[in-house]
Amino acid sequence: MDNWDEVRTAFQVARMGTVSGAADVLGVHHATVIRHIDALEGKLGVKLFQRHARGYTATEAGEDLLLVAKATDDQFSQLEGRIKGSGDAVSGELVVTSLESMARLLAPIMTDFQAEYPEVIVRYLTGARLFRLEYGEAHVALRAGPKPQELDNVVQSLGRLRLGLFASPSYIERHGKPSGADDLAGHRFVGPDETRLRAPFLTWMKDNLKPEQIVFRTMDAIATEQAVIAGAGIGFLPLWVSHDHPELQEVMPALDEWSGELWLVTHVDLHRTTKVQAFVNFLKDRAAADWVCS
Amino acid sequence: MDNWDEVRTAFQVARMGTVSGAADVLGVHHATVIRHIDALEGKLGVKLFQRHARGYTATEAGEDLLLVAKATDDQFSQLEGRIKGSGDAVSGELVVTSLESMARLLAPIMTDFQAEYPEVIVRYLTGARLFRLEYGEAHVALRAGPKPQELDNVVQSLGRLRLGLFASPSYIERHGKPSGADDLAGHRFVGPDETRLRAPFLTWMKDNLKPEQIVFRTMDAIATEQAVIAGAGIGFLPLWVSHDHPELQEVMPALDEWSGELWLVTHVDLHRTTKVQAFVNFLKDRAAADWVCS
DNA sequence: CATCTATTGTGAGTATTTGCACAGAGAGGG
DNA sequence: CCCTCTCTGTGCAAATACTCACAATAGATG
Repeated sequence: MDNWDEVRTAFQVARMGTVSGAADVLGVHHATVIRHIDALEGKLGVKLFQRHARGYTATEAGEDLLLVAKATDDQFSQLEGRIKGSGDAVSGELVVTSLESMARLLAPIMTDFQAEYPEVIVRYLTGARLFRLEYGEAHVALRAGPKPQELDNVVQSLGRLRLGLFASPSYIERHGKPSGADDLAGHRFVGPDETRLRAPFLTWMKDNLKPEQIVFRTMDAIATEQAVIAGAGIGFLPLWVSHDHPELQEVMPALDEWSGELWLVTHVDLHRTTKVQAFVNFLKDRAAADWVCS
Repeated sequence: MDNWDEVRTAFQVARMGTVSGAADVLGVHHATVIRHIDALEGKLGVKLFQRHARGYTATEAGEDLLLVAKATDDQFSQLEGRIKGSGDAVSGELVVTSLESMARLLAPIMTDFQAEYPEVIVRYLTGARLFRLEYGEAHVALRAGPKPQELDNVVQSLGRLRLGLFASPSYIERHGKPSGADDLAGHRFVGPDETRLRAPFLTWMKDNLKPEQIVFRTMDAIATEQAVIAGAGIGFLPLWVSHDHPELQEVMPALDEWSGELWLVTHVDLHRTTKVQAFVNFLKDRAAADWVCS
């Protein structure tokens, strides 16, 4: 039973009762149908049909095959309907991944997206390791830094993530507010724990600050934010935190060199699907409205 | 979804996770697998797999297909087992047809056959019209007269059905017993109702008897037998009736020209099956033992 | 009873599919 | 860090399967 097409042919012959009728339905020549039946019977070692001039009638084995193949035909038809429909429907899972630091940006957007497309179940993957689109781990990824070069990925720019240097009123009260880029010596900073990262603002930190100035070190974006709010030091935060925490003060005008490009990445095999396109467009609209300007 | 082989290929790819692995299982080249997947995705308009250097991972649509195709694979395997097994098993229905007059011969044989193969359900078709093997109405037919010439039928001789002229004691008591072939005038006979039949003993009756001598006419073999037993007249009965009714007397030695050839007919498509062969052999053994000699 | 139509069955030519060889790309190991 | 191994992807040649044409048979029909 290693050739499902022959089963399908036999099914149509059993259903129609004639080779010619089956050939019409299948859209092939009747000689092809005869050869399929002969091959299948040869492999099974059992006659499936009795031949006579008025057509083929199924034997017991043929009747058995008819029942099984009819069920298969139904199931394949339903499958085809589901698959073709699902291609245009925005439903099922939508898996998004990004660096942990993006959670504050993405969570509200994904919430709104789910509200607009109630059929969708949104999963947001974030963690230590990079989830890979190539393995189907996620449909959409948000990446920062240099433009991703993976071959099978569709990469589009989402704009720049603008950062500013913020300090809390409690910090300014104790240490004062720097007057400008030249007045940072002696100030305390909140920064990342690792120096291997290549984000643009980190380069600036290494160039303009002494290592001992970074008194609070963490990899966690939320922890950074909380540390700045608590007054542990001056820290880089996205410009839009002033929406949630208007008490924070920008200690100096944001420099362009601090901002990093944001990339919206999808796998080429999924990029064309309606579901992914719906999310991508939704995300781009919101990004343009919320991030880039403010 | 008009190519079940492509579905089967996609199923193996989803199961194995790699094109190469699926190609090994299917016994085809991996390029063929790739082309099948591409064709199927093209027809469905949806990506079933995400391609990467380490293999293929199924999308949601691919997962759906995997489930359906796995069920199909299971069902086909079971079907194959049933069909291949049923080819060698003596089970299911065995349909036998013959002229009504054979019922007395065949019924005990079929009963014994069923006892030896309890898995078999024996159906015995008999009636006015001829049941045709070509249409699958019966597996085995018993025919009398000239050798059947149907193209698709396997015909083998089962020997001659020997008939004798019998009379009951009550008839002999009233009308006497003919002394021989020359002493039949004035005797009463039990015979067939129709004259169109071509059985050899009918020809003899037409040649040697006046029509008015046939006083009891019936097409039914049982009725003929009962009429002879009741003394309605002299009648042609198979020689073996003396087993069941030893009181009947043969009024004259049986002539060879009375006997007709018996043919055992099977359809060529079913002749090779174990079930049919089992019955054919069983029938030939019993025929040799019961009919030909006695 | 002759004819007509619908069906199966088979041989030959053609077209599509398949197999092979090689290239490219990651992943893992020493 | 390089090397190797596996897996995917593609152009080209061969094999297989398909289509076409014709023959034959058996009902159907007038």
